[in-house]
Amino acid sequence: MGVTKIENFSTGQNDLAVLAKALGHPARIAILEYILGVDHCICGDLVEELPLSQATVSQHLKALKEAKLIKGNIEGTSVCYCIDPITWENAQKLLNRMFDSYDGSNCC
Amino acid sequence: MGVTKIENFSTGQNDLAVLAKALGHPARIAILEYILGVDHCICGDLVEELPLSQATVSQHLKALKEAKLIKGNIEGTSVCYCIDPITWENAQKLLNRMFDSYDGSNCC
DNA sequence: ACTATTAATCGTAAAATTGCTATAAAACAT
DNA sequence: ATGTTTTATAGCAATTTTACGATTAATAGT
Repeated sequence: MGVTKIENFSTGQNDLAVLAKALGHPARIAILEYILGVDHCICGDLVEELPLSQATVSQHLKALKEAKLIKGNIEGTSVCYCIDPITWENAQKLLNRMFDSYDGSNCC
Repeated sequence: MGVTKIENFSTGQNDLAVLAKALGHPARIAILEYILGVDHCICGDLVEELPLSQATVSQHLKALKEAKLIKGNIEGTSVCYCIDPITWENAQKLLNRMFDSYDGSNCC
């Protein structure tokens, strides 16, 4: 199939999965790390920085935008990208809620 | 292509991406949440719990095992699955390192 | 030995992802 | 108006993912 049965899982589970999936590619991690370092940048900066074509970078930016981890402001001919504070904080909260719920127990 | 050019990214970026990718499916989030709730369980418990076939659950367990987020101990005919404490802690650390590096700056 | 239970794997199909080149769209500069 | 810059999108091919039924492998019980 290749199709995820999202309707069979809870909103919380799907929300977390969507966020994690957006983080699940080294290029997108690299994009986020770059933005975190410079606060905001345009697509062209990332094309210079990354070993990927302009189209591919744009595609990864779209994926991060769809997960709302970043947002983009149009600035003349270019687009200024930055972290989306709301989702960023929420993602960290959701992830930590899951990670913190581990009580250290081990296998049988 | 469909093939990720992992060789062009840093080990840290790839490590984070691998972990996030493993978390990037609601079924795998559901599996982890279930294990977190009951401490440890066998594959059959998950097959009952989840709206997926045994083969598919086994496949998701394999993905989580490959990312080392969980580990499995053979217990007679069944396999006892639980969280892998080492990777679990490391994943949280890596993720928080990234999330915490955000200084609240906004777009241009 | 035979039978059940449990989980992993094989084989398959549909769909999604990754990456590229080429092209379009939109705003700016001249 | 024309050309330039910048980003998005369309179109394509290779690969990976998701999901399932069927089968295999391994252990336990009788």
